[in-house]
Amino acid sequence: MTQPITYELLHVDKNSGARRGVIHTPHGDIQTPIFMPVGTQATVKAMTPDELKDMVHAQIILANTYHLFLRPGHKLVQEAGGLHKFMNWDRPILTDSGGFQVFSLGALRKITEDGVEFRSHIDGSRQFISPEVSMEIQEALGSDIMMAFDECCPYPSTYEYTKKSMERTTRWAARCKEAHKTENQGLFGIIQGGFFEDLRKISASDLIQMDFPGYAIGGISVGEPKEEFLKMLKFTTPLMPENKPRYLMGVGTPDYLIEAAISGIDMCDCVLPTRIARHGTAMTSHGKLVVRNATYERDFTPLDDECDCYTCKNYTRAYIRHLLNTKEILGVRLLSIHNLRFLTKLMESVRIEIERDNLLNFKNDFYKKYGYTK
RNA sequence: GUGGAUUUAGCGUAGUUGGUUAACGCGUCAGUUUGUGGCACUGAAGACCGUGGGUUCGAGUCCCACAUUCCACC
Repeated sequence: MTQPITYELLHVDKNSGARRGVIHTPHGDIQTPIFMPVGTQATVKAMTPDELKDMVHAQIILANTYHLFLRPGHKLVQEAGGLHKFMNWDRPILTDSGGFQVFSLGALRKITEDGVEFRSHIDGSRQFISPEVSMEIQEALGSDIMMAFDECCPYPSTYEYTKKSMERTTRWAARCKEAHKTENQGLFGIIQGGFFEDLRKISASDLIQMDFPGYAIGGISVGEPKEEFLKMLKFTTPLMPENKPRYLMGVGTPDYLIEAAISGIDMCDCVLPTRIARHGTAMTSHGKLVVRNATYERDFTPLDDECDCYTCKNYTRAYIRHLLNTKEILGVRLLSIHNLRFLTKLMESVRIEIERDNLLNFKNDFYKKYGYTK
């Protein structure tokens, strides 16, 4: 069968090694490297699809298997005509497998070889997701890119636990591939192995043998120090096939995104921009800005003087602070627009700089302005 | 005018038979947030307890006077 998801390499930055490419999907092309906004429950919180397209310039968004499985249920979404139609989004969608919830639900779940038993965080009911169930859900949702059902280990974890978990994740990946039947969806494998290089190597090579149309790095950016993150990132990315998309899961601070691109990553996603927006913080080219702080009470300038987004073109810090303090919905919306646009614009710059073989210089300038020390 | 009640942080309140640094919510101020379980979490500042006097080793707490606001009656 022809692959629904393919990767086309356009240019490699001669100095950094970063990749500029295109991912072809059933719902259109994705220019890479890319940042993908997260829409867990079939909505990027507070954003309409039109806003995501026109203001944020989002090319692809994420949705989550576990959440949509619980509510409203994948069958209902299927009945609605699939996720794209249900949520009125006609560009690519990537669904996470529920694997991250194996990690984040902590005490509310039990892992066995067969799969994971969850306690629903909504009503406490017993739920079960296995590789097969995850594939069934994601097929019903109809995403363009499906993720294999994996376990994301906490940081830190012992070598023994990480090894067992990684080997199980590999077996689960084989089961996902076996269970996956649709021809208009691409299934990505997820490399695990925690913070152990030999385990990462085994995970990568075992998964590559299974010939997925794309690969992700899971299990990093889970609370470890930045040096550990960079070390694992720079070790793992070169193990991934050059002719397929490379996805780093869960990364969303500007420095991590730039580092990811430099190491050869094509896709990243993160809840950070939308979450901190709801909590009153903006990302700007001069660093993080907590808009609700009193300093901005009478600050009638935009969030970021270098930003071209709808929020920055039309509203001031003082006004947004006022909206946040009065808990007006618009405050969160304006901040979400800005933060998402900040990251998609950052990645636009990254793509341009790769074409100019200039990403390393860009990084240095960006870091200096943002206030990063290294 | 008479009787009753009220007064504790910016606001709303708790504070037992008198016993260390007077508590809580909201607000204020600040920090956290990385394939979204909970949409928030963590911390800080802020009070001569209406005023004055008294009892007591010790008073937000008991007594007296005055003031305040509210309610009822005239």
